[in-house]
Amino acid sequence: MGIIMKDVWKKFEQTELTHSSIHHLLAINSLLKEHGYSRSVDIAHHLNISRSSVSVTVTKLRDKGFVREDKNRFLNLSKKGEELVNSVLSKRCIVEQFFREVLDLSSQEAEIEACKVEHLLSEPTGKKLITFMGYFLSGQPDVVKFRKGLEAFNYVCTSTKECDACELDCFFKHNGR
Amino acid sequence: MGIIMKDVWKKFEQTELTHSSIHHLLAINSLLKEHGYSRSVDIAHHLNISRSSVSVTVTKLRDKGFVREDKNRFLNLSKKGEELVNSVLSKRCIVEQFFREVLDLSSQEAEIEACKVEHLLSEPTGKKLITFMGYFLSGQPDVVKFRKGLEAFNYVCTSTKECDACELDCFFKHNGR
DNA sequence: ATATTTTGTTAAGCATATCTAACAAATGTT
DNA sequence: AACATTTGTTAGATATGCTTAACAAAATAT
Repeated sequence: MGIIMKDVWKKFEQTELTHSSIHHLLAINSLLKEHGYSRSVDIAHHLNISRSSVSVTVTKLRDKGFVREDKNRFLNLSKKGEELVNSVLSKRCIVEQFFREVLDLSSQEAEIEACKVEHLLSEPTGKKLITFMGYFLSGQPDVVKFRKGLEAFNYVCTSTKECDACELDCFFKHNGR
Repeated sequence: MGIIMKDVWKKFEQTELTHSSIHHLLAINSLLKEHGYSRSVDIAHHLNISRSSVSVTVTKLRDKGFVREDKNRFLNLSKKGEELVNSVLSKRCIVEQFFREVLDLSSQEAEIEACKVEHLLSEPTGKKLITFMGYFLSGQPDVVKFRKGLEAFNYVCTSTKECDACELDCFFKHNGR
Protein backbone atom coordinates (compact mmCIF):
# COMPACT_ATOMS: atom_id res chain seq x y z
CA MET A 1 0.00 0.00 0.00
CA GLY A 2 2.95 2.32 -0.49
CA ILE A 3 2.89 5.62 -2.30
CA ILE A 4 2.26 5.65 -6.03
CA MET A 5 5.29 7.59 -7.10
CA LYS A 6 3.44 8.77 -10.20
CA ASP A 7 1.27 10.86 -7.87
CA VAL A 8 4.02 12.43 -5.81
CA TRP A 9 3.41 15.76 -7.50
CA LYS A 10 -0.18 15.73 -6.22
CA LYS A 11 0.97 15.77 -2.60
CA PHE A 12 1.26 19.50 -2.97
CA GLU A 13 -2.53 19.85 -2.95
CA GLN A 14 -3.19 17.07 -0.51
CA THR A 15 -2.65 19.05 2.63
CA GLU A 16 -5.15 18.77 5.45
CA LEU A 17 -5.74 22.50 5.29
CA THR A 18 -4.88 24.95 2.56
CA HIS A 19 -2.21 27.57 2.89
CA SER A 20 -4.97 30.13 3.21
CA SER A 21 -6.83 28.30 5.98
CA ILE A 22 -3.65 27.81 7.94
CA HIS A 23 -2.98 31.52 7.77
CA HIS A 24 -6.43 32.17 9.17
CA LEU A 25 -5.47 30.01 12.14
CA LEU A 26 -2.10 31.72 12.48
CA ALA A 27 -3.89 35.07 12.41
CA ILE A 28 -6.19 34.03 15.24
CA ASN A 29 -3.18 32.90 17.20
CA SER A 30 -1.33 36.17 16.64
CA LEU A 31 -4.34 38.26 17.51
CA LEU A 32 -5.01 36.32 20.68
CA LYS A 33 -1.43 36.85 21.77
CA GLU A 34 -1.36 40.47 20.77
CA HIS A 35 -4.78 41.72 21.81
CA GLY A 36 -6.23 38.90 23.86
CA TYR A 37 -9.12 38.35 21.49
CA SER A 38 -9.83 37.68 17.83
CA ARG A 39 -12.88 38.49 15.76
CA SER A 40 -13.56 38.03 12.04
CA VAL A 41 -12.83 41.66 11.24
CA ASP A 42 -9.52 41.44 12.98
CA ILE A 43 -8.53 38.48 10.87
CA ALA A 44 -9.64 40.32 7.74
CA HIS A 45 -7.41 43.25 8.63
CA HIS A 46 -4.54 41.02 9.64
CA LEU A 47 -4.60 39.09 6.36
CA ASN A 48 -5.66 42.06 4.26
CA ILE A 49 -8.67 40.32 2.72
CA SER A 50 -12.41 40.95 2.89
CA ARG A 51 -14.67 40.14 5.82
CA SER A 52 -16.84 37.94 3.68
CA SER A 53 -13.94 35.79 2.71
CA VAL A 54 -12.94 35.40 6.32
CA SER A 55 -16.50 34.58 7.26
CA VAL A 56 -16.64 31.68 4.81
CA THR A 57 -13.25 30.30 5.74
CA VAL A 58 -13.81 30.59 9.47
CA THR A 59 -17.13 28.76 9.14
CA LYS A 60 -15.29 25.88 7.51
CA LEU A 61 -12.58 25.93 10.15
CA ARG A 62 -15.28 25.85 12.82
CA ASP A 63 -17.00 22.91 11.13
CA LYS A 64 -13.71 21.07 10.89
CA GLY A 65 -13.07 21.63 14.57
CA PHE A 66 -10.04 23.90 14.40
CA VAL A 67 -11.80 26.98 15.71
CA ARG A 68 -14.39 27.61 18.41
CA GLU A 69 -16.70 30.53 18.88
CA ASP A 70 -17.53 32.44 22.01
CA LYS A 71 -21.05 33.41 23.07
CA ASN A 72 -19.95 36.84 21.82
CA ARG A 73 -18.58 35.44 18.56
CA PHE A 74 -15.01 35.84 19.66
CA LEU A 75 -12.81 33.20 18.10
CA ASN A 76 -10.52 30.74 19.81
CA LEU A 77 -8.40 27.86 18.67
CA SER A 78 -9.44 24.37 19.66
CA LYS A 79 -6.79 21.95 20.86
CA LYS A 80 -6.59 20.62 17.32
CA GLY A 81 -6.18 24.15 15.99
CA GLU A 82 -3.54 25.00 18.53
CA GLU A 83 -1.55 21.90 17.70
CA LEU A 84 -1.59 22.74 14.03
CA VAL A 85 -0.56 26.35 14.61
CA ASN A 86 2.16 25.11 16.85
CA SER A 87 3.58 22.70 14.35
CA VAL A 88 3.53 25.30 11.60
CA LEU A 89 5.13 27.96 13.77
CA SER A 90 7.82 25.59 14.88
CA LYS A 91 8.63 24.78 11.29
CA ARG A 92 8.52 28.43 10.30
CA CYS A 93 10.88 29.28 13.08
CA ILE A 94 13.42 26.64 12.21
CA VAL A 95 13.23 27.11 8.45
CA GLU A 96 13.60 30.84 8.80
CA GLN A 97 16.58 30.33 11.05
CA PHE A 98 18.11 27.96 8.52
CA PHE A 99 17.71 30.45 5.70
CA ARG A 100 19.18 33.24 7.77
CA GLU A 101 21.96 31.51 9.64
CA VAL A 102 23.05 28.82 7.21
CA LEU A 103 22.21 30.21 3.77
CA ASP A 104 22.79 33.81 4.80
CA LEU A 105 19.54 35.20 3.39
CA SER A 106 18.38 38.57 4.69
CA SER A 107 15.73 38.54 7.40
CA GLN A 108 13.10 39.61 4.92
CA GLU A 109 14.03 37.02 2.32
CA ALA A 110 14.15 34.35 5.01
CA GLU A 111 10.68 35.31 6.20
CA ILE A 112 9.21 35.17 2.71
CA GLU A 113 10.84 31.88 1.80
CA ALA A 114 9.88 30.30 5.10
CA CYS A 115 6.27 31.42 4.73
CA LYS A 116 5.95 29.70 1.38
CA VAL A 117 7.34 26.45 2.67
CA GLU A 118 6.55 26.11 6.34
CA HIS A 119 3.24 24.29 6.14
CA LEU A 120 4.36 21.91 3.40
CA LEU A 121 7.20 20.23 5.26
CA SER A 122 6.46 17.05 7.15
CA GLU A 123 6.97 16.67 10.88
CA PRO A 124 10.00 14.37 10.42
CA THR A 125 11.63 16.94 8.16
CA GLY A 126 10.98 19.65 10.72
CA LYS A 127 12.50 17.61 13.49
CA LYS A 128 15.55 16.67 11.47
CA LEU A 129 16.06 20.30 10.63
CA ILE A 130 15.85 21.18 14.29
CA THR A 131 18.55 18.68 15.11
CA PHE A 132 20.73 20.08 12.38
CA MET A 133 20.22 23.66 13.52
CA GLY A 134 20.81 22.68 17.12
CA TYR A 135 24.20 21.40 16.11
CA PHE A 136 24.94 24.22 13.70
CA LEU A 137 24.31 26.81 16.41
CA SER A 138 25.95 24.84 19.22
CA GLY A 139 29.23 26.71 19.14
CA GLN A 140 31.32 23.54 19.26
CA PRO A 141 34.86 24.00 17.91
CA ASP A 142 34.32 21.68 14.94
CA VAL A 143 31.22 23.61 14.01
CA VAL A 144 33.01 26.93 14.25
CA LYS A 145 35.65 25.69 11.84
CA PHE A 146 33.00 24.37 9.50
CA ARG A 147 31.22 27.69 9.45
CA LYS A 148 34.40 29.62 8.74
CA GLY A 149 35.13 27.26 5.89
CA LEU A 150 31.61 27.73 4.56
CA GLU A 151 31.98 31.49 4.55
CA ALA A 152 35.18 31.25 2.55
CA PHE A 153 33.89 28.60 0.18
CA ASN A 154 33.29 29.29 -3.48
CA TYR A 155 31.69 26.49 -5.39
CA VAL A 156 32.72 25.64 -8.91
CA CYS A 157 30.83 22.98 -10.76
CA THR A 158 32.89 19.95 -11.57
CA SER A 159 30.19 18.29 -13.60
CA THR A 160 29.31 15.41 -11.33
CA LYS A 161 26.83 12.84 -12.49
CA GLU A 162 24.75 13.06 -9.35
CA CYS A 163 22.36 15.67 -10.63
CA ASP A 164 20.05 15.16 -13.59
CA ALA A 165 19.49 18.85 -13.95
CA CYS A 166 23.16 19.30 -14.76
CA GLU A 167 22.63 17.54 -18.02
CA LEU A 168 20.69 20.55 -19.14
CA ASP A 169 22.05 23.87 -18.14
CA CYS A 170 22.45 23.65 -14.45
CA PHE A 171 22.76 26.32 -11.83
CA PHE A 172 26.03 24.73 -10.81
CA LYS A 173 27.65 26.05 -13.94
CA HIS A 174 26.67 29.63 -13.32
CA ASN A 175 27.07 29.79 -9.65
CA GLY A 176 29.03 32.75 -8.37
CA ARG A 177 28.93 33.39 -4.68
CA MET B 1 7.76 50.69 -2.66
CA GLY B 2 9.03 47.70 -0.74
CA ILE B 3 7.07 44.59 0.06
CA ILE B 4 4.02 45.04 2.22
CA MET B 5 4.89 42.57 4.94
CA LYS B 6 1.21 42.13 5.70
CA ASP B 7 0.92 40.37 2.35
CA VAL B 8 3.88 38.03 2.69
CA TRP B 9 1.54 35.09 3.13
CA LYS B 10 0.02 35.81 -0.31
CA LYS B 11 3.34 35.20 -2.05
CA PHE B 12 2.46 31.54 -1.95
CA GLU B 13 -0.19 32.04 -4.63
CA GLN B 14 1.70 34.65 -6.57
CA THR B 15 3.83 32.31 -8.61
CA GLU B 16 4.19 32.87 -12.33
CA LEU B 17 2.81 29.40 -12.99
CA THR B 18 0.91 27.10 -10.67
CA HIS B 19 2.37 23.92 -9.27
CA SER B 20 0.16 22.02 -11.68
CA SER B 21 1.26 23.95 -14.77
CA ILE B 22 4.89 23.52 -13.86
CA HIS B 23 4.40 19.79 -13.62
CA HIS B 24 2.90 19.78 -17.09
CA LEU B 25 6.12 21.39 -18.32
CA LEU B 26 8.25 18.95 -16.34
CA ALA B 27 6.26 16.11 -17.87
CA ILE B 28 6.93 17.36 -21.38
CA ASN B 29 10.61 17.59 -20.54
CA SER B 30 10.72 14.06 -19.13
CA LEU B 31 8.83 12.61 -22.06
CA LEU B 32 11.06 14.33 -24.59
CA LYS B 33 14.11 12.92 -22.89
CA GLU B 34 12.63 9.50 -22.44
CA HIS B 35 10.77 8.96 -25.72
CA GLY B 36 11.87 11.80 -27.93
CA TYR B 37 8.37 13.22 -28.23
CA SER B 38 5.48 14.38 -26.09
CA ARG B 39 1.78 14.47 -26.87
CA SER B 40 -1.18 15.42 -24.67
CA VAL B 41 -2.07 11.80 -23.93
CA ASP B 42 1.45 11.11 -22.81
CA ILE B 43 1.26 13.97 -20.36
CA ALA B 44 -2.09 12.71 -19.12
CA HIS B 45 -0.60 9.30 -18.42
CA HIS B 46 2.53 10.73 -16.90
CA LEU B 47 0.62 12.94 -14.48
CA ASN B 48 -2.22 10.50 -13.99
CA ILE B 49 -4.95 12.98 -14.88
CA SER B 50 -7.50 13.16 -17.71
CA ARG B 51 -6.76 14.15 -21.29
CA SER B 52 -9.28 16.98 -21.10
CA SER B 53 -7.54 18.48 -18.14
CA VAL B 54 -4.22 18.35 -19.94
CA SER B 55 -5.80 19.86 -23.03
CA VAL B 56 -6.97 22.90 -21.12
CA THR B 57 -3.71 23.44 -19.29
CA VAL B 58 -1.53 22.92 -22.36
CA THR B 59 -3.59 25.46 -24.29
CA LYS B 60 -2.86 28.00 -21.59
CA LEU B 61 0.81 27.13 -21.55
CA ARG B 62 0.92 27.54 -25.33
CA ASP B 63 -0.79 30.93 -25.10
CA LYS B 64 1.67 32.01 -22.45
CA GLY B 65 4.58 30.97 -24.62
CA PHE B 66 5.99 28.12 -22.58
CA VAL B 67 5.03 25.38 -25.02
CA ARG B 68 5.06 25.10 -28.80
CA GLU B 69 3.17 22.72 -31.02
CA ASP B 70 4.38 20.76 -34.00
CA LYS B 71 2.49 20.47 -37.29
CA ASN B 72 1.63 17.03 -35.96
CA ARG B 73 0.57 18.38 -32.58
CA PHE B 74 3.66 17.10 -30.86
CA LEU B 75 4.66 19.34 -27.99
CA ASN B 76 7.96 21.06 -27.34
CA LEU B 77 9.24 23.50 -24.78
CA SER B 78 10.01 27.02 -25.90
CA LYS B 79 13.18 28.65 -24.65
CA LYS B 80 11.11 30.24 -21.90
CA GLY B 81 9.67 26.86 -20.98
CA GLU B 82 13.05 25.21 -20.99
CA GLU B 83 14.50 27.87 -18.73
CA LEU B 84 11.71 27.40 -16.26
CA VAL B 85 12.01 23.62 -16.27
CA ASN B 86 15.69 24.01 -15.81
CA SER B 87 15.44 26.28 -12.84
CA VAL B 88 12.89 24.02 -11.17
CA LEU B 89 14.90 20.87 -11.81
CA SER B 90 18.04 22.47 -10.48
CA LYS B 91 16.23 23.42 -7.31
CA ARG B 92 14.64 19.99 -7.03
CA CYS B 93 18.01 18.37 -7.39
CA ILE B 94 19.69 20.47 -4.76
CA VAL B 95 16.83 20.40 -2.29
CA GLU B 96 16.49 16.66 -2.60
CA GLN B 97 20.19 16.28 -2.04
CA PHE B 98 19.96 18.48 1.02
CA PHE B 99 17.16 16.42 2.51
CA ARG B 100 18.99 13.17 1.83
CA GLU B 101 22.57 14.06 2.64
CA VAL B 102 22.18 16.65 5.36
CA LEU B 103 18.89 15.83 7.04
CA ASP B 104 19.21 12.11 6.42
CA LEU B 105 15.71 11.61 4.99
CA SER B 106 15.09 8.49 2.93
CA SER B 107 15.22 8.84 -0.85
CA GLN B 108 11.47 8.62 -1.05
CA GLU B 109 10.85 11.18 1.69
CA ALA B 110 13.41 13.48 0.13
CA GLU B 111 11.71 13.23 -3.24
CA ILE B 112 8.29 14.01 -1.81
CA GLU B 113 9.48 16.91 0.29
CA ALA B 114 11.50 18.37 -2.58
CA CYS B 115 8.57 18.12 -4.96
CA LYS B 116 6.37 20.17 -2.66
CA VAL B 117 8.93 22.90 -2.28
CA GLU B 118 11.07 23.06 -5.42
CA HIS B 119 9.09 25.58 -7.42
CA LEU B 120 8.46 27.89 -4.48
CA LEU B 121 12.03 28.72 -3.62
CA SER B 122 13.60 31.80 -5.18
CA GLU B 123 16.65 31.68 -7.39
CA PRO B 124 18.90 33.28 -4.74
CA THR B 125 17.83 30.65 -2.24
CA GLY B 126 18.59 27.90 -4.74
CA LYS B 127 22.02 29.29 -5.43
CA LYS B 128 22.87 29.71 -1.78
CA LEU B 129 21.80 26.16 -1.15
CA ILE B 130 24.05 24.99 -3.96
CA THR B 131 27.00 26.74 -2.40
CA PHE B 132 26.22 25.16 0.94
CA MET B 133 25.88 21.69 -0.55
CA GLY B 134 29.05 22.16 -2.57
CA TYR B 135 30.90 22.75 0.65
CA PHE B 136 29.06 20.08 2.60
CA LEU B 137 29.97 17.44 0.01
CA SER B 138 33.49 18.72 -0.62
CA GLY B 139 35.22 16.17 1.56
CA GLN B 140 37.40 18.78 3.26
CA PRO B 141 38.72 17.66 6.66
CA ASP B 142 36.81 20.30 8.59
CA VAL B 143 33.63 19.22 6.88
CA VAL B 144 34.25 15.57 7.65
CA LYS B 145 34.60 16.40 11.34
CA PHE B 146 31.47 18.50 11.23
CA ARG B 147 29.48 15.70 9.69
CA LYS B 148 30.70 13.17 12.24
CA GLY B 149 29.72 15.57 14.98
CA LEU B 150 26.31 16.05 13.40
CA GLU B 151 25.68 12.33 13.31
CA ALA B 152 26.49 12.01 17.00
CA PHE B 153 24.55 15.10 18.01
CA ASN B 154 21.42 14.93 20.08
CA TYR B 155 19.62 18.17 20.56
CA VAL B 156 18.02 19.12 23.85
CA CYS B 157 16.00 22.28 24.07
CA THR B 158 17.49 24.88 26.39
CA SER B 159 14.62 27.25 26.04
CA THR B 160 16.21 30.08 24.13
CA LYS B 161 14.26 33.20 23.42
CA GLU B 162 15.04 33.17 19.73
CA CYS B 163 11.99 31.25 18.68
CA ASP B 164 8.46 32.51 19.17
CA ALA B 165 7.08 29.05 18.75
CA CYS B 166 8.86 27.96 21.89
CA GLU B 167 6.57 30.10 23.91
CA LEU B 168 3.85 27.68 23.08
CA ASP B 169 4.76 24.05 23.02
CA CYS B 170 7.68 23.84 20.70
CA PHE B 171 9.14 20.93 18.83
CA PHE B 172 12.42 21.69 20.56
CA LYS B 173 11.05 20.31 23.77
CA HIS B 174 10.01 16.99 22.35
CA ASN B 175 12.85 16.41 20.00
CA GLY B 176 14.40 13.03 20.18
CA ARG B 177 16.77 12.03 17.44
C1' DA C 1 -34.88 55.28 22.37
C1' DT C 2 -33.50 56.50 18.04
C1' DA C 3 -29.95 56.90 14.75
C1' DT C 4 -25.33 55.65 13.14
C1' DT C 5 -21.54 52.72 12.69
C1' DT C 6 -19.44 48.33 12.96
C1' DT C 7 -19.59 43.53 12.31
C1' DG C 8 -20.94 39.19 10.28
C1' DT C 9 -23.43 36.64 6.65
C1' DT C 10 -25.19 35.58 2.28
C1' DA C 11 -25.44 35.86 -2.75
C1' DA C 12 -23.39 36.38 -7.19
C1' DG C 13 -19.29 36.71 -9.91
C1' DC C 14 -14.38 35.52 -11.27
C1' DA C 15 -10.35 32.52 -11.58
C1' DT C 16 -7.95 28.03 -10.86
C1' DA C 17 -7.90 22.98 -11.61
C1' DT C 18 -9.95 18.78 -11.63
C1' DC C 19 -13.51 15.38 -13.41
C1' DT C 20 -16.89 12.86 -16.87
C1' DA C 21 -19.35 12.67 -21.15
C1' DA C 22 -19.98 13.76 -25.84
C1' DC C 23 -18.03 14.68 -30.09
C1' DA C 24 -14.59 15.65 -33.91
C1' DA C 25 -10.50 14.62 -36.11
C1' DA C 26 -6.78 11.86 -37.01
C1' DT C 27 -4.68 7.07 -37.19
C1' DG C 28 -4.76 2.26 -37.87
C1' DT C 29 -6.87 -2.15 -39.34
C1' DT C 30 -9.05 -5.26 -42.26
C1' DA D 1 -12.80 2.11 -48.82
C1' DA D 2 -15.08 1.25 -44.61
C1' DC D 3 -14.84 0.42 -39.82
C1' DA D 4 -12.57 0.81 -35.33
C1' DT D 5 -9.49 2.91 -32.21
C1' DT D 6 -6.85 6.64 -30.46
C1' DT D 7 -6.29 11.40 -29.66
C1' DG D 8 -7.66 16.07 -28.78
C1' DT D 9 -11.29 19.45 -27.72
C1' DT D 10 -15.37 21.26 -25.74
C1' DA D 11 -19.21 21.55 -22.45
C1' DG D 12 -21.01 20.95 -17.93
C1' DA D 13 -20.11 19.66 -13.26
C1' DT D 14 -17.47 20.07 -8.67
C1' DA D 15 -14.42 22.26 -5.36
C1' DT D 16 -11.24 26.00 -3.59
C1' DG D 17 -10.68 30.91 -2.50
C1' DC D 18 -10.96 35.49 -3.61
C1' DT D 19 -13.92 39.68 -4.77
C1' DT D 20 -18.02 43.23 -4.29
C1' DA D 21 -22.77 44.29 -3.03
C1' DA D 22 -26.71 43.89 -0.22
C1' DC D 23 -28.57 42.95 4.08
C1' DA D 24 -29.17 41.67 9.05
C1' DA D 25 -27.65 41.88 13.57
C1' DA D 26 -25.10 43.93 17.14
C1' DA D 27 -22.65 47.65 19.36
C1' DT D 28 -22.02 52.63 19.93
C1' DA D 29 -23.38 57.46 20.02
C1' DT D 30 -26.39 61.21 20.56
